[in-house]
Amino acid sequence: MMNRVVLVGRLTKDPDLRYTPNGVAVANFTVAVNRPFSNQQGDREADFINCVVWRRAAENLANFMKKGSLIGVDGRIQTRSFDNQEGKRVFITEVVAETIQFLESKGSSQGDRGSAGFQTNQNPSQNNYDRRNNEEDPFANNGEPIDLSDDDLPF
Amino acid sequence: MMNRVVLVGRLTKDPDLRYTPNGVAVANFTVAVNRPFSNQQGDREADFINCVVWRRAAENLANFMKKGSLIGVDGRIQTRSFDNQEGKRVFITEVVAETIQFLESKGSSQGDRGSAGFQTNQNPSQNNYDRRNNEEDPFANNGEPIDLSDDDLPF
Amino acid sequence: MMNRVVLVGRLTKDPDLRYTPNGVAVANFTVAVNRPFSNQQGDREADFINCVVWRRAAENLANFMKKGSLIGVDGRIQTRSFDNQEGKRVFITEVVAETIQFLESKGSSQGDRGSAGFQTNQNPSQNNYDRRNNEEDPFANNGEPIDLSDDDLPF
Amino acid sequence: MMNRVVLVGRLTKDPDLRYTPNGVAVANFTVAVNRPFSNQQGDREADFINCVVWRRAAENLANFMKKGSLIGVDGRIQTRSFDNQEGKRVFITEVVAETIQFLESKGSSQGDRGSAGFQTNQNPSQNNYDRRNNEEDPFANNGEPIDLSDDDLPF
DNA sequence: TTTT
DNA sequence: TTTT
Repeated sequence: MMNRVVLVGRLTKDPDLRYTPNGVAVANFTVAVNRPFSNQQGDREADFINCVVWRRAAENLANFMKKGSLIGVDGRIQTRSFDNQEGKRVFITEVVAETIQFLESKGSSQGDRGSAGFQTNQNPSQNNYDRRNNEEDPFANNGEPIDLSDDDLPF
Repeated sequence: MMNRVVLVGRLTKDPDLRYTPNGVAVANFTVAVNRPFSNQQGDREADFINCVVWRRAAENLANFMKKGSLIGVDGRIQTRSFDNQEGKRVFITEVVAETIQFLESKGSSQGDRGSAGFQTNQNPSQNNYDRRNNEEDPFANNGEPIDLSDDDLPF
Repeated sequence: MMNRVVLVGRLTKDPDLRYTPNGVAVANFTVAVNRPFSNQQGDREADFINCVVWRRAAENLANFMKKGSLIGVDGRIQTRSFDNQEGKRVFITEVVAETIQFLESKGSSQGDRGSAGFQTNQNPSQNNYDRRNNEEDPFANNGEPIDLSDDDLPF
Repeated sequence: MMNRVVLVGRLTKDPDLRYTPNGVAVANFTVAVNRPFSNQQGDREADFINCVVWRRAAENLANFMKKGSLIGVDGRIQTRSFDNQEGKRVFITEVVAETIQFLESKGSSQGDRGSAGFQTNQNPSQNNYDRRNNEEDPFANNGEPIDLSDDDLPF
């Protein structure tokens, strides 16, 4: 069994950061990925892909990226369902981001500092992706890729 | 902009092959991908990922694979929407398969022939993935990967 | 920065399992991936991709898979260099497997039990991919995907 | 059999554009991808991944990107060997780019125009990725993703 | 609505 | 409900 997704696209709106009752950060966001081909009418379309990310990566995303920001997402597809208010079962397909790369902050003050490449990971502190202390400002490092750490996953 | 998906999992049911009014084959199918980790209750769950494939690859899938078959999918995420019978807008997220790999036919007579690896592509005849004649029986070749050809894409 | 590789192919030989001076298991192996197209002479060729995997996943690979086994690899490309015996710098490009999926054991007794899908991870016990006890026999579970746990990464 | 690579990183030097005796364009380039974790000495390292791209995508890359440019690569791993001048067999592992995304041109005049997202494909004119006329200037379109077309693949 |  |  394998399940791998890689996206590069723009946030359609500011990330929506929330906290679970246990205090775990989770951010929902949508990535617009323009299609590389045109449709029959000659128009370029886009796919609007719903994503979710947990913990510190969620907080980093909300803190540093916003509507229009260019990001890379490495993760997996998740499906789930719930019963909506009308009692109807709703099925959701979304991408769970394991790693998010900040490629361009687009229009923020960070952008002026030439940000291209700030990476944040769901739980690097205890995996193979990070041994350093957390770094809170992705642009303190000249805009190049950095891993932020997190503790654990909320499931 | 980048949009890439790779899945390996099992068909939850036989592929659903249809034809557009223009006679273009399209198959819908769902891939169950078991998650590599357990949930809090200690159960392994799965993601049920809806996919679509066009043309000859659609026909190949329907002809050779069935419920329970193990396949690999290389493609991209597509989102679309339509208004349902109640006039409500419904949003769909699915994987458009560009290449499908037949990894195990599971319980069919083909399976007995040791199938592991038969690859089919949406439109290989005019791309870089195939210069050979079409090959209709994936198991005539000892179960190892074969590319089937197709003409063009239906969009 | 992003770096993601997904492969499905066969082991060209039995995995080569070794231990570092610190006792960390590491396995080197090569995956043959048949190309989906033919060359100008009409022959199908393959790519022979060198891979490395660490710790328990290395031991699992060596214990359960062998020459000819079909596996899936999810990882990243790594480059490194060293000075060979003639004092010449040699550059290596290889895939570091983060997750290995056992898709078919090919001719072993396991294979008879219909193995299709046993997944092993470099260090799942402390990441998001496993909360269960280790499971040593991938075929005790009917041949379907299992995560094995490991402690930490050796770098 | 599956073989998929996705990279985001920077060109280590200007792309090396050449032509085969048959006049087919081919560009070699190396992508530096910073690792998301530090080594035991606390240093961030990078992987330097050799890539090749054919035809118009090769020309586009050479025309618009240069040392330091941030690009995305979607392709596959290829291995090949040849006998060097000392008669020794040399093995090469490289990435064949199928699609290249221009993410940032870094220091060129294009960069000033805020380029983030110009995509070029090996042979889109006859595949599913492009039905439009070729577009030679990726920045005529405001820096957003465009597909350029090519004729056919050189193998 | 789900596979093994 | 969508980005540039």
